[in-house]
Amino acid sequence: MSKVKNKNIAPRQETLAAADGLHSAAIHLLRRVRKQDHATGVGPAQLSALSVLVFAGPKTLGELAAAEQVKPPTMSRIVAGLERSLLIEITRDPEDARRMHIRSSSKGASLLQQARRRRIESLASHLSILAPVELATLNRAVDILKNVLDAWH
Amino acid sequence: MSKVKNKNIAPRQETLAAADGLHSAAIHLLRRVRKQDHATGVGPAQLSALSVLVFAGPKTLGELAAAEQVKPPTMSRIVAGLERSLLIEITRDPEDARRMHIRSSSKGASLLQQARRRRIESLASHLSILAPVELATLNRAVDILKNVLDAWH
DNA sequence: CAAATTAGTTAGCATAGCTAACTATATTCA
DNA sequence: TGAATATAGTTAGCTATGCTAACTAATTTG
Repeated sequence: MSKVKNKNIAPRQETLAAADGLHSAAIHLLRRVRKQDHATGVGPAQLSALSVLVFAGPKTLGELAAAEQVKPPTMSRIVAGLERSLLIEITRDPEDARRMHIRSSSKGASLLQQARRRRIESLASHLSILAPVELATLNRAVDILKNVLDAWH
Repeated sequence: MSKVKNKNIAPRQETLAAADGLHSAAIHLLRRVRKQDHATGVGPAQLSALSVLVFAGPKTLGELAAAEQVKPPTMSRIVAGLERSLLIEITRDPEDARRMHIRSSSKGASLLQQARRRRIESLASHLSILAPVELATLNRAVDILKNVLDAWH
């Protein structure tokens, strides 16, 4: 056990209230933008795994499974689906024949970029009702959240 | 067609950037708190439907399906699972024998409250590294997002 | 080189999503 | 009123996504 931070102390009421609001906003926000993904014809797990490959580069199956917080057999089937749709390319590691190197194909990259563009533009179109000062507040909040997420052990 | 809002105009660059940051923060935040749900032994769709029943009160199957943005056959099985676990109670509508009234059981309500508490406390414990002024910014951002979500057609 | 470890797959189960087709009840209207 | 239509849910059957247990194949270790 470490004596790090605040993992085990009861948070104050204000912090709980902020957590509550944040949690609820995140849920509803994602639920709405997620609808855009239907246009891809690709399931959520495959889309998410593909996004790791596109943004973080090639990975072995085990690394992908860890990144997606999923067990290897699950990732094995997700990868099989992506390969069937030609969205990824797989090569064997010449050093270690057990390992596979998985990377996005160009088809996969462009599909993912489109999916991402649809999500972001959908959200952005709804943010455009905001005053500049409100947008600035959101941006500050995002920076704060990035720090929180980075410190999340 | 309406000439409402900004649904179809290309958002400005700043708005797109804010949307991007928000989207990413929401994804990572929920991915982390979601891990707490494992302790419930109940699947995510069942947990989410139960939360509607607990926070918005009794619903018919069709209303629940609409609230969860899912088709009736899907909700039919989710409800069957919840009933099998005694987390909900179902009665027939005396006015219209086709309709069912679904409400959380007390077991369901307490399970949900515990799940929710775990999520919120997990998030709050990580927010507690923040200075009061940062927490205030987050709270303002949450209010702004609530307005955005309310205006989301 | 035999034993142990590691990477990934296969089999089999549960949940969660869908559409199509069904049952049962209510409503409409000729 | 009674036949046609509409509505609420269910059933069947498909796919995708999650798991564990048990397997194969390759590498590392003793």
